[in-house]
Amino acid sequence: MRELVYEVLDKNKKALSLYEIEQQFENVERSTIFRTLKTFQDNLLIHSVDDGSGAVKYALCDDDCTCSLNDLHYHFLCTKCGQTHCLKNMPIPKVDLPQGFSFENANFVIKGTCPNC
Amino acid sequence: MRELVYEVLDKNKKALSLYEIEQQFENVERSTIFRTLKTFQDNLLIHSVDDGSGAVKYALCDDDCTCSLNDLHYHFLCTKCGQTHCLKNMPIPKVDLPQGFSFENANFVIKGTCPNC
DNA sequence: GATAACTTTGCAATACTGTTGCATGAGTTT
DNA sequence: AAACTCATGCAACAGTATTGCAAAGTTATC
Repeated sequence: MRELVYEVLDKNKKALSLYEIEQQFENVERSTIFRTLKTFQDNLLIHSVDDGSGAVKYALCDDDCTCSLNDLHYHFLCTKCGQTHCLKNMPIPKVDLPQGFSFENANFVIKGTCPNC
Repeated sequence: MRELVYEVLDKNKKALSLYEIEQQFENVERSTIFRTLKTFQDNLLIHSVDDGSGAVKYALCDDDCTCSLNDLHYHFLCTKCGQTHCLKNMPIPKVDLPQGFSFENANFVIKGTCPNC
């Protein structure tokens, strides 16, 4: 199962929701995939994005991705087709937070239309 | 109802979820507040943030806010208290998207701990 | 002022995503 | 083969968002 889910994420070059992954199989339980994804996340194989579409999406990490400060990149949600792309070569800029705020993590989602649409 | 909901949003200087707003009233239906917020949004009085906490949060717009390109600011989600702050004096930097992508909107959420925590 | 037309509210029901308990089953180890 | 570990499927549940509908409230019109 892990190999199959990994394949799906690898083939598609974008972030997929639990439901979208489920669609690519014939008879696999949501919960099974859910737990597989959770395992992947615990082991830093994938990262999740909440792009505001209502469903969290998952995408493979790069080899050097630590899913923390080092590999924060923009995500792009196409408002037409609903696909979410990882803009991996676009690291997010450093943010100067006001006094008292400490930075742990960030989620930068840009919405618009993608090249396909 | 609209005046009351507006007041709540105005008093609190942060983004509130539907549930949090509901808590500030004695006997008001979720759906009523929901529709009130929707009306506000349609008329660009408020903007919504999906900070990844599971619930969308709402905050008043500034007078000159058009809720589109002009007033995009960072939002800060405190991972300890769960409060979401609008960093209104921090406009988001311009993003150079790859060829083919068009910019419509953006949602930049930073997570960490806030000054109160 | 009475009636009609329209709007808002509350209730109930529903959709959707995410999540967990539990029993079964598959595969591994001893 | 028995004991063990782990993954799977089913079913149930939780939380948020959303809508249909009828009742209550408001505004307009005569």
